[in-house]
Amino acid sequence: MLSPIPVHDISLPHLRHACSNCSLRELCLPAGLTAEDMHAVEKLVTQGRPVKRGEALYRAGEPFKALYAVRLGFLKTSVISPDGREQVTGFHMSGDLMGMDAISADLHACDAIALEDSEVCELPFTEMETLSRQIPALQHHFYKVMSREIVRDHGVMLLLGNMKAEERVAAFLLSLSTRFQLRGYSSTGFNLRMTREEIGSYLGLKLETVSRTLSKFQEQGLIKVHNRLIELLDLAALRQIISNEQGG
Amino acid sequence: MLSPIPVHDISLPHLRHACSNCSLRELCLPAGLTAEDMHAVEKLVTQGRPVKRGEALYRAGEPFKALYAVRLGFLKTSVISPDGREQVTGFHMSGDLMGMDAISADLHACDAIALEDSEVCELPFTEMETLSRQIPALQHHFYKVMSREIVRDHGVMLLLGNMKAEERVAAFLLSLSTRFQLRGYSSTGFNLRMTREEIGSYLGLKLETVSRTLSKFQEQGLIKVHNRLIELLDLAALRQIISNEQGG
DNA sequence: CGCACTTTTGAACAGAATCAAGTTTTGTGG
DNA sequence: CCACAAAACTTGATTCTGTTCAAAAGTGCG
Repeated sequence: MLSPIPVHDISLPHLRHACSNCSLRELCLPAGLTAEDMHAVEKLVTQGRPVKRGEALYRAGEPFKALYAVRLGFLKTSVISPDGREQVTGFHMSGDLMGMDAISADLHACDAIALEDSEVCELPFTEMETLSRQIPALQHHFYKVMSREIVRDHGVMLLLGNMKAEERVAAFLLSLSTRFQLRGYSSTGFNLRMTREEIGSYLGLKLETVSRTLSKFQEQGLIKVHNRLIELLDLAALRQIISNEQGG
Repeated sequence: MLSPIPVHDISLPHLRHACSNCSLRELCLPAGLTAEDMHAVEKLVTQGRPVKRGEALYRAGEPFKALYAVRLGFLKTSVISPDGREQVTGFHMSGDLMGMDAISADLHACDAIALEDSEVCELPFTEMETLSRQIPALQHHFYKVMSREIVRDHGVMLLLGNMKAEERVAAFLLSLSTRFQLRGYSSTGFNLRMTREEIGSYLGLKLETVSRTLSKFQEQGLIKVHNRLIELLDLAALRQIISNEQGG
C-alpha cells in the first residue's frame, strides 16, 4: 500500500503537525487532548491512504470498519435511491471526518468518491470507541462531531426546502468560501472540484440551472467564473441574496 | 413539577416496561443492557416531564443539558433561518430520542414543539456520557442512534432534492405508516398530528400543494382523508409512486 | 355557540425543468 | 506536442410543476 507518509513518520510531532495544519483538524484540535492522549490516538491511526480521483473511498453497503479523516484532497458523498436517483449529501475537504453514517447499521450508507487525488487517515472505529472510554475528551468530541453533522444536515434541509435557485447557489459559494478560509486558503478565489451536475445534485437543482445562475451572478458583477475557477467579488451582495432577496 | 409518573415508580421493572412499550425504545431496547446496567441508567432518568400541546420542550439557543426520550405524544422540531424561514426537520413520537443536535455547540439548535400533549424522559447528557464510559453497550448505542439520525437526514435530503410533490407526500405517508406500525399501532389508519403547513414545511412544499396532493390521492382511491384522519387504501400504489412514478 | 384557525379549491403566474444545439475543456493516445 | 473523442458547460426556447393570490367552506377550541 503506497503512501506519501510512511508509518514511522506518524510520531507525536508529526500527528500534531497533521492536526493543526490539515488532517485531523476536526478530530483532534478541538478535543483538547493531552500529549499522552494524543499518543494513544496516534497509535490507532493508520498511515495515510491515498484515494485517486474518481475512486471510491467506500461504497454504500460495504461493511463498516473505520471512520476516515481527510488529510488532503476533496471528496463527495452521495446516496442513491433504489430507483437510481443520486443525491450528493456533502463535499469533504481536509480535516473533515467521514463515514459516521455507517455506525448505525454497521454498513456504509453512502458512496464516498474522490473528486481529486486525496489522502485519508483511517480510524478503526471499534478501537477508537474503546479508547474514547479512557479519554473522556475524545468520547465527547466524537459526540460533538456527529452532532455537528446533524446540525449541518438540518441546514441543508432548510436550503432544499425553502430556498430559490439563486439563494441556494449563493449559499453554496459562501459556504465553500468559509470552509476554505478556515483552512487557510483564500476565501474569495478558489477552484470548484466538482461538476455543475454535482453542485446541482447537492443543491436540488439541474445542472443547467446551476450554470445559468453562475452566469447571472457574473453578469451582475458578484462573481467571476472561468470554468471551475471562482472569484467572489461581492461577498456582501451574495449574503444579501440569501437574506431573502431584499435589496441588491 | 407535576408528572403522571412519580419518581419512586421509576424502578427497574417500570423502566423496562417503559422501554419495551413506548418510551425508551430507541435508547434502551437495542442496547442489550444487563439488569445491572439498566439500573444504573434508570437512576439518571428523571421522572416523566409533561409538555402540553403547543408548548416548547426546548428552543433554539437554550443551553443544552439533557437529551429527551419521548414517552408518549407527538412533537415537531424545526430550524428557523435568520430571515425567518421555518423548516420542520422532523416529527417525533414515542421512543424517539431528541436533542442530539445540541451536543455540537452546547446550545439547542432547533425548536421542539409538542403537537399534542406529550411526555418525555430527561436524560442528563453529562451523566449519560460518564455512565456510557462504564457501559460500552450504552456508549455504542448512543453513537448508533446519532448515526441513524444522520442517515435519516440524508434520506430527507434525497426527498427534498429529487422528488416531485406527489412522491414526497407518498413517501411521507408511508414513513408515518411504518413508524406507527413499529409502535404497535395501525399502519393503515392514523391521525396526522400536524397541520398541512407543517407537513409542507417538512416536505419543502406549500400547504396548498399538500392539500391538493392528498385530495388527488383520494380521488385515485389510494387513501381516504377526513381532516387529519388518514386511511391508506393502497400501499402498493403509494410505493409505486415513489419508485419513479412508473406504472400505477 | 362563535370566532379563529385550518383546509379546500380555483385561476393566474413564476420559476425551474426539460429539450435541444452548439461550444469549450479535458484527457488520451499517437 | 498535437489530434481526437468524450465529457462538461453554456445558452436558448418551450413546457410543466408548484407557487401565489383569492375566496369560500369546514372544524374545533374556548
